[in-house]
Amino acid sequence: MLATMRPERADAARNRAKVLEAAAAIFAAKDPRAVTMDDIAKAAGVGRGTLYRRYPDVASIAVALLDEHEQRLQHDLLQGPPPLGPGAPPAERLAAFYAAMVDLLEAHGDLALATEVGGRRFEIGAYGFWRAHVMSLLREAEIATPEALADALLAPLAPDVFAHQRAQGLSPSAIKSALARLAAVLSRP
Amino acid sequence: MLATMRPERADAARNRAKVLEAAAAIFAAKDPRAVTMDDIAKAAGVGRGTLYRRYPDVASIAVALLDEHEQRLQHDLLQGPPPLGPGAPPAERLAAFYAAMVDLLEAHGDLALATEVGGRRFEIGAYGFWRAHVMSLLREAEIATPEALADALLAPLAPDVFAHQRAQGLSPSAIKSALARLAAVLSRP
DNA sequence: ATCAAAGCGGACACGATGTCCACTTACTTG
DNA sequence: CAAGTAAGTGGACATCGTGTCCGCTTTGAT
Repeated sequence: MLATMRPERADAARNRAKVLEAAAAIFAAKDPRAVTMDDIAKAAGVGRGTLYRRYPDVASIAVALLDEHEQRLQHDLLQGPPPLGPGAPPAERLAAFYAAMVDLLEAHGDLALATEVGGRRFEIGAYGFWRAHVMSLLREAEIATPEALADALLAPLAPDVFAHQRAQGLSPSAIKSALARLAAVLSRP
Repeated sequence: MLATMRPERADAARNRAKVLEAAAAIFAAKDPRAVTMDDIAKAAGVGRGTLYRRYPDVASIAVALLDEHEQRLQHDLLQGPPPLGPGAPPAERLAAFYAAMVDLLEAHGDLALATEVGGRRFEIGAYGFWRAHVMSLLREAEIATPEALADALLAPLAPDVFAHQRAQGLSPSAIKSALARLAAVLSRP
C-alpha cells in the first residue's frame, strides 16, 4: 500500500527555509568544520529538536545546501553539450568535469568542507554520482579495470585537498591545469 | 645558549612505551577514528594528564606510531636503489612510490586513518615529505607548474580513500595497477 | 639521606551530541 | 466554525569527550 505522503505543514516549511538560510550564512562565516548543530539552531531561531527532526547531523545540512548547486552540473554531465556532456572524447570530458568541479568548489568550498565532518565522505552527498560518471568515461576509454582508477581520479577533488591548495596560494586556474594533465591518462594507452 | 636537554626519566620512558604499545593495540582493535584519549589512557594504565603531557591529541599518537614504519620508505626514496630511489625515470619512480605506499597503507591503514581525525592531514605527519618527493619527480620530468599537480597526485593515497577502496573489495594489487596508470602522466606529454 | 624538579593522574569545567516528551500549531472533519 | 488529532516544536536532560589544573609521587643528583 502506497503511502500517500501528506504535504509538508506550513510551519515546517517555514522552519526548513529559516534553517537552510541560517546554515548557509554560518558555513560561510566561520570554519565550516567547526559549525555545530547548536550554532545553526540558534541562528535559525529554532530549537535543537526541530533541527534533528529533519537532519541527523551538520554534514547532512551542508549536503542539502550543496545539492542545489550540484544539480545543474549533474544535469549537464548527462545531457548537456560537449565537452561536459556526451559527444567529446573521454579525456576531454574528464578535463571538463574537473574544471566544472573546481568552479563548484571555488564557489561553495565551505559547504563542501562541511560535508566532510565525520569522515564519511563516500557515503553521503553526490560522491556516488561523480563516481558513476567517471566510471562510464573509463569504460568508454576502454580501460581494463576502472574501479580503482575511478576513486583515484576523484580523490584530487576532495574538498580538503582543494582547500589546502587554495590556502597555499594556488589559483583555481592553476589547479584546473594540473587536473587537465591528469585527465590525459584517458587518452593514450 | 643551547639547551642541554636532560635525558628522559626512567618512569617517563616506561610510560611512553606502555602508551605506544597500548595505542597500537587499540587502533588495530576498533575503528581508529573513534579511538579516544581516554581509551588509550585506560588501556595503558596511566592517567589522562600523563597522556596529554606528551601528545596533544590522538592523531599525534598515531603519527608517532606511523613514523617508525615510514622511516624506511623515506630513506629508500632518498638513497635506496631504483626504481624507488634515484636513477630510474620519474614516471617509474612515482609508480614505485605508489606501490610502496599501498603496501604501507595495507599494513598500517588503521594508524593512517587515525592520523586523519580533525581533518588536518596536511599539517601533521609525513605529508610534507611525500609532497617534496613528488615535487622533485615533477621537476625532473620538466613539468611546468608542479605545485598543484603534486597535491593531486598525492590525493589518491589519502588513508580514507584507500580504506574505502579496500572496503569495496578492491585488492591492493588492483589499486597499485590503477596508480601505476596514473603515474604515467610523468612520461610523455 | 635530602631535596628540587620532573613526572603523574584524577578531578573539574566546559562544550557538543542526541533523545525525550510535554506543549503548541496547523490542517481536517463533522 | 468548533473540535479533534496528528505533525511539529523546543528546551531540558543525560552522556561523552576534551583539555587544564594542581596536589601528590617518583627519580636521580648532591
